[in-house]
Amino acid sequence: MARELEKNYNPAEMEDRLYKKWENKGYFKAEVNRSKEPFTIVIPPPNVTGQLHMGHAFDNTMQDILIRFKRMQGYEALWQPGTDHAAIATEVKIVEKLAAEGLTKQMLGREGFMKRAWEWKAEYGDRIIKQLKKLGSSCDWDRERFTLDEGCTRAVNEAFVHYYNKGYIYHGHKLINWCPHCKTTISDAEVDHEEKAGHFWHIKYPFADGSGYIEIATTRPETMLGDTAVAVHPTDERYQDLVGKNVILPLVNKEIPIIADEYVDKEFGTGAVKITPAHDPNDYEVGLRHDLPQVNVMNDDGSINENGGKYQGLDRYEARKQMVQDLETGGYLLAVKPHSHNVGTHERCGTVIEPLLKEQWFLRMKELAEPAIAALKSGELKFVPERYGKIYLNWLENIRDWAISRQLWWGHRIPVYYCQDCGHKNVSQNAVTTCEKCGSGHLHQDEDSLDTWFSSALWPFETLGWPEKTEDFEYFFPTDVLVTGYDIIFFWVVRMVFSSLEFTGKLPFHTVLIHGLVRDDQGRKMSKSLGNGIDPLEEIEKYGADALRITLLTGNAPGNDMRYYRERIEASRNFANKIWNASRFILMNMPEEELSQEYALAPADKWIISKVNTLTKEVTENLDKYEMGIALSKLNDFIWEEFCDWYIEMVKPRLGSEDDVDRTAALWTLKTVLIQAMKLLHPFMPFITEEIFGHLQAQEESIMISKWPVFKEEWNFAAEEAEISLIKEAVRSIRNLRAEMKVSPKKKVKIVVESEQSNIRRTFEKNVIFFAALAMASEVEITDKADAGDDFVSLVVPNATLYMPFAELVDIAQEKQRLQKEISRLHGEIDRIDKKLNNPGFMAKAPEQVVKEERDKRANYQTMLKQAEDSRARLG
RNA sequence: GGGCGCUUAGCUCAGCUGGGAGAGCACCUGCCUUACAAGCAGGGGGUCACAGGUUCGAGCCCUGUAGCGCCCACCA
Repeated sequence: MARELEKNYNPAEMEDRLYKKWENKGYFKAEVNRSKEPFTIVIPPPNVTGQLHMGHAFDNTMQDILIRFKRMQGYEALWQPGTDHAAIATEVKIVEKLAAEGLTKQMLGREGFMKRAWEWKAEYGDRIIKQLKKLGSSCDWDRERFTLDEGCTRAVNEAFVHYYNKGYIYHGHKLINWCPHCKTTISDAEVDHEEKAGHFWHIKYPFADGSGYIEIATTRPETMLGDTAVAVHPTDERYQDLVGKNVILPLVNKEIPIIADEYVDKEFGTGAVKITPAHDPNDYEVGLRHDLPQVNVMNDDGSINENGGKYQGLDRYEARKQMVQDLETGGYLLAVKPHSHNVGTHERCGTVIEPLLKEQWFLRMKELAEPAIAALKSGELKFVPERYGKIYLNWLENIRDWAISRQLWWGHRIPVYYCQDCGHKNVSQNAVTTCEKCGSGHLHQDEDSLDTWFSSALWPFETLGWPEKTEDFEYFFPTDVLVTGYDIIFFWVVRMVFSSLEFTGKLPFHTVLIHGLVRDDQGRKMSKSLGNGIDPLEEIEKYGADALRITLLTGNAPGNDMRYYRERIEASRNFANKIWNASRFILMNMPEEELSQEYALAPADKWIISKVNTLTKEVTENLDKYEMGIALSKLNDFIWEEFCDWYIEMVKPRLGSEDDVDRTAALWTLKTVLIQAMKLLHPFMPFITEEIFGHLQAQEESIMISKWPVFKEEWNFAAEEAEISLIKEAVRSIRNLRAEMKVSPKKKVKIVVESEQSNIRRTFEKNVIFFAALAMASEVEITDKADAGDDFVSLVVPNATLYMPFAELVDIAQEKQRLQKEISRLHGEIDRIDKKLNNPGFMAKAPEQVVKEERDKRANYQTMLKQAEDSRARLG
């Protein structure tokens, strides 16, 4: 049965082979199974034309861990995969590609463009899926969806019509965020605010009656072409008399009024503000209050339009330059002061956003936000870590209507059909050919498409069949956990929640597990422009997916950012290598035939069994609480330290033993503990654990569908744990002493164990084989009264003294000194504890358990002190 | 202007509901002990940012301060 493992740990070959096996066997598949509890995660759909980056690797590793854990626990675990059409991101790429061929969108027309876009999708669409597979992701790939597929389109139309009929979706002429580069509207969430150094231009606006002027200050002089008023604060004494007067707008030579509005800050600038309702959100509001005209001075590409007079055709920044110059020549420019201010940029392309007045579709948010807020407040929806719930709440409580239409083609076209005869808006899931109002056949569908997040918002339920009431939907929905980064709470999490509550009446998931960003070794965000991104696929190639996965989970508190650098993944790879070699060693010793069930476990066997039992309980609890990093570090400590460095070393002398029973017990324990540890580790490191599992046993065909271990009462060996911990301490003390005395590792020495207590002597007797080996003893004598001469060193462990003859190596005076040091150390410990125990406050208020622990410690130190003093006395 | 996070060993970071500080890497010493030098054994190194407070007891709880970082927000 025991096939040998290859000498070297070689993840690349192994991982591809195993992944193929899992796929072929259909282990990733999930189906409606009423005899099982479902556990569902939907993948945050990556951009269909994107490439796997560290953020994906992190996010998907966490999901895979949860899915594999639950699958092994017996849940019908569905990890629903798919990709996002990522409207603007993809369209920008396609436009770029066309540009390289000398083509534009317009040249191809909508239909031609879409054809090219779908070709592009077909070419790159499965790249990221392949990359997710490299990572080990156990998604049910047969269920792969795409936000622009037929079902999702159906869902999107359904949602649109529903909102429209409810009056939540409206068509409005409002000020929106416009990207002059992408030439589309974007939502508030897509605008990044950057602090930028700029200027404050102080400009003279002369009164129409020639009696003087008012000084205004602006950061955007070019917008003055669209000024329709100057505003001052109603209580500002400086300007009170001026309200109602008119000023002449310089360069434009237009009369505009001075108005009073609370919005103006008297302290800021000159206290007088030019009002441009068509190009500033605040001014827009002021304009509405005062019924001011809205003069749009800009084209869609950010150049000045026909309302800009002589500046028409100039780009906005070119116009600014020109105008400032003209203002100066005209004597209107009073001052230019440096001023840094917040500038909105498009998160996709970095272009400075231009607020513009446009006819757009909006989704009214107030009513939708309310139940989403309530869900968090009631505790029905949970964020892990909890603090991210605040971000969610803050966004929802200050939410504004969502601009959902985009001037893009790659996306869901808005299902509104305008009647060319009566103007009626026909809104329907299906193409409309006859106007429902006038019966006309002249209809034209809205040219715009929907924000990509409109479809993503439906993702958890549209992928399961909604709006159909499918069996999948009934069974797998609501999903359980959503795993995503904190940077995407507004865009996605919030919108999924309110959409789901609106359409299904249920939360889409009960828990949102939030993680941080993966940064570079200097803590910088990985980005294309910096060129500091690390390609996860290269890392997988070099170190293995298992190593990459655990690197992303090690030593990182939930929700915090982490740094990624080579030394970290090397440490992970080393852990994999350690597991590999330990397993190889165990397999080398495994007999061909089945192990007999007749075994009498040694204390060391019971100790490690008891340890792995506790580990099982803890890892399960940690995973239940989404504490993957903690679970992993416990697994690491157990496997590397307890199992490899201690247990395997303890057991080595027994593997060559003539005693069949004893050898078999050791082999059985090695195998049993290793299998159990591999199962617990499997969600984290799916490949290596599968490979080893396959070699260790033949009954089950895969670890990933094996049963998750549970804590067993009968595997609880408290006495053996105490016993072995004493021996370990003795071994450590001896090694320590030998190192201190610079005794060569090759030099074996006789050790005398002296204890007055028979149970302590028995403990050493039972474990003498490995004790001798680990302590590098040539011989071990166990006695109640040692008959040692002058030529020895001694050391104390609780309730026992260990002697080693080292006459030829050790200076007696030095040894006396060492013992003296030990004695004063023990005195110090006892004093410290006495201080506590003599503190009436401590005795009165500390819990009984804590007091007892302190007492026990004191007793231990006390006996060790006595032993040390005895040893010291013997040296004279 | 609000909100949040961070400050712990040379570096990067853990530290659960308060009971005398840990890991990885780096460093020092000794080992190729037939699973593993991607390893083994041993070791050095910390006033847990600062100042108060609560408590028998504070890295952990409270208040304040400083530095760094992030998010949100319309100050022209």
